[in-house]
Amino acid sequence: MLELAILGFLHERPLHGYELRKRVAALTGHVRPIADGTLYPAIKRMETAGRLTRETQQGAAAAPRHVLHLTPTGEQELLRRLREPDHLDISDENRWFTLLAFLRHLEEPQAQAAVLRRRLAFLEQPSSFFYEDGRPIRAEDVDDPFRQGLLTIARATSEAELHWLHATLTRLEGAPS
Amino acid sequence: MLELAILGFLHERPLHGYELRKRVAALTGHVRPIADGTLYPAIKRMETAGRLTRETQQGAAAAPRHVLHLTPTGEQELLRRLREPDHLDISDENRWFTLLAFLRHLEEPQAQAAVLRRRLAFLEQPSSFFYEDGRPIRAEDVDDPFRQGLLTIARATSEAELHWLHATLTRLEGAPS
DNA sequence: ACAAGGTATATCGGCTCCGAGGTATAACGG
DNA sequence: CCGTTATACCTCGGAGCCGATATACCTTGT
Repeated sequence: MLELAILGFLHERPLHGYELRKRVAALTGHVRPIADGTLYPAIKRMETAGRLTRETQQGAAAAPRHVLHLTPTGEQELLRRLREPDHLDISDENRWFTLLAFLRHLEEPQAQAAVLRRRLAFLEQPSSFFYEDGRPIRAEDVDDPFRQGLLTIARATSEAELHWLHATLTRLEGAPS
Repeated sequence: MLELAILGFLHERPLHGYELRKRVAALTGHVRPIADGTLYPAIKRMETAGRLTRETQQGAAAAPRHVLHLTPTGEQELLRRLREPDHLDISDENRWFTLLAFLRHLEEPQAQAAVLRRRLAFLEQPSSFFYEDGRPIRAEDVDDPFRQGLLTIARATSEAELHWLHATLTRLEGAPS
């Protein structure tokens, strides 16, 4: 999840760690920013794997910056992850939304649509959260008000996403070429 | 997060591991069920910590069941976690929704309302996801259609939850006693 | 003159969780 | 009679992340 974000941001332009941390934090919104103890090991990991190279820059800044560049291997890895999300990426909201944030890097509309179709298929399968014995659970029948809230909120989210997915798929697939 | 769910379910009635796994899976809906390699170590951990006791039961079942009972310490731990959620519990969607699912175990409406107030305060702080330079980001101004979708979906979720929070707080606080 | 806060990188121990594998028995359909 | 599915528990290695801690320089306000 973090690695995808790093690959995605570096695909836009080379960045140093500190800047990367700020962008990842902005991406996840109000959720707590990622810890240094998460980011720097991730950078090192990806550098070792040959997806990144670093260029040390003695600039005006307080400490020397290590500007990170995506290697061709790194770019391939980004595209692969976007193109072939696994079950985890699709089913975990955090991972999915991160993926969505960088889906534009997959340039062919058909490849984008294929990913959205997979998410759609996932969302459309009846889950034990919304259904019981094949019939949708009615909020009025849930006696615990907190679980009722849970159901209401989850339904609103799900519907918003389904609506957007259908609209976007129509646009992507409607105008091929 | 898993521990809270275990404490919550066992507060309702004693259960064995396998049954617990099914309930946790149902709680998280269509999201993949938790792995055995997560559940059983968690049980052992909580047993060692004195929050659970196990009663081995030679029943009709294929394998002997270890029925888990919540200890008084375990119950206190559950109530403490519900009453005093930390920043992580409030800001991480998964943790928050799990907490909400068991909030009814906190019996005083005022204590429930206090927790909802904290979530409300968290949701109401302007985040970099929805705002830029103090003004709300308009979906039409976002050029990437996928980020646009992200914004739309996140707004719908946020609004659904805020609406529910306000309604529920009015009910909980409006009728004290 | 000095404190506070932002810039910038890094390591360490610890925790939770996952995936893969292992062990058994019982029930049911072909 | 046998394979599959369900029940039921468990261990191991590893990934990923967090919180705390450390270092050190620069800018801005008081």
